[in-house]
Amino acid sequence: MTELALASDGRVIGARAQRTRRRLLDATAKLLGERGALNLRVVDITREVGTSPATFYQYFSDVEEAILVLADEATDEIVAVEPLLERSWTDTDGLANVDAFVLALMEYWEAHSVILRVRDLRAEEGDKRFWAVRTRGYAAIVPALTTKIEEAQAAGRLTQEINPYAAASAAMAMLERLFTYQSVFRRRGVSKEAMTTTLGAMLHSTVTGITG
Amino acid sequence: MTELALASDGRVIGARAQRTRRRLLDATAKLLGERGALNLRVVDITREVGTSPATFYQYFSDVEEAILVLADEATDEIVAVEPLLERSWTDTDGLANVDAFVLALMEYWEAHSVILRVRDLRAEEGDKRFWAVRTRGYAAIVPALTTKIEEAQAAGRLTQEINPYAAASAAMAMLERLFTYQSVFRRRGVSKEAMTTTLGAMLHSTVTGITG
DNA sequence: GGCGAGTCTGACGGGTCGTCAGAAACCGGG
DNA sequence: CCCGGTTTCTGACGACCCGTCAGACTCGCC
Repeated sequence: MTELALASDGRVIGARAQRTRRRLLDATAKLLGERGALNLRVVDITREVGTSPATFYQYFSDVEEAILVLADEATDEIVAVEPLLERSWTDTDGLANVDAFVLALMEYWEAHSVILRVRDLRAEEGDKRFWAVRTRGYAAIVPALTTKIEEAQAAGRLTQEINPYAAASAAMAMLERLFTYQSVFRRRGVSKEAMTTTLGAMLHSTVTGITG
Repeated sequence: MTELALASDGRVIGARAQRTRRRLLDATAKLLGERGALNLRVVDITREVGTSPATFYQYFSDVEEAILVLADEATDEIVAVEPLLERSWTDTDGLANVDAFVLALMEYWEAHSVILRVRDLRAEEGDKRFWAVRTRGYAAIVPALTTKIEEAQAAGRLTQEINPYAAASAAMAMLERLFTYQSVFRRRGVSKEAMTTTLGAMLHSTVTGITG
């Protein structure tokens, strides 16, 4: 999905330019973590890289576009989590499989939280580009969860009142959101394992309708 | 919690100044919705109000501080949702009571989404002031949910594997997050009622351990 | 070494930031 | 109703950032 990068004017760029662009992106990600999205200026980024603002504008129309590229890259990596959804959640290994999925997603989120936060803010503020990127990320997860919920309904384990797609999105949203709270939980004595187990148990019963 | 407003230099301000400050806050909220948090400048706000930037700086040190005040005000209003948590979720009206709670929270979120989004972003980025504001908002909801979960565990309806506080936070996070997706759900044919019912059913079984 | 395509940047007009000092609006007392 | 003091507002300013050129620089290739 991340295509060969072009300059702002659309021309194909060579190896040196690719490196410069990459350094600008890395600096953007770094400063995003340090200063936050609201206090990030082009000069900060170029100073970090040791180049001039004019160079930045050769590759991105503004800071937001650089963040969009980073969001797109981060979204690419969610495919690593996808295979974990192919395992059964209803057989004897069901709970363990859910836990593995939760853990993988948690680690994915940890690695990219700085960028995913901004991606989601801009998506919710109505920016179509960020919205599309996020949708692509969810498309790797939500359909598989939706199927699992539909199966549970067909088997009579889950109430028909639940809309499978809404419930799958809800579960995904819950996970995503919770990952951002880890520091709070840790402070309140909830370990990472306890967290995985709790989320896994909730997700398992929500999706499969199996209790106990 | 929202105290008598002061000017930036700490002096107590009169009625006229209060009005000016309020108009600045309202304009900030309006433009936050129109342009988003990343593209909001002091001049925009003062132009909207028909005043000068110097006036803005008399009441707020920067745009972020104005947003913080708005976030604090929005948080105040969550107390309206609190009473709905005092009703029982386990008796015959249980599901209806959950639905009422979900609906109230949904409407609260709708009314303040623009500001709450930024509040949460800044909180997650590590800004202590925004973090404190959000914590105060959650303190109106999470403890009551935690208690309900503990009761369900004591009654043997919920697995002990779940950490009540983590699960309560998870439920809250799920709701909060889902509200932002309403436009998507609507587009995919999920009505507001279906959404309330789905979330209510999920919340009900997660918190009380009652299935069916 | 010279050439050309590709890449970078100095410099600039235009705009915003944040801060004064002083102008304007307000208000209570006479 | 006018005056004087207090509160509130703002014009103006230096500093800085934005976004854009034209031209300078770099590098690989002949």
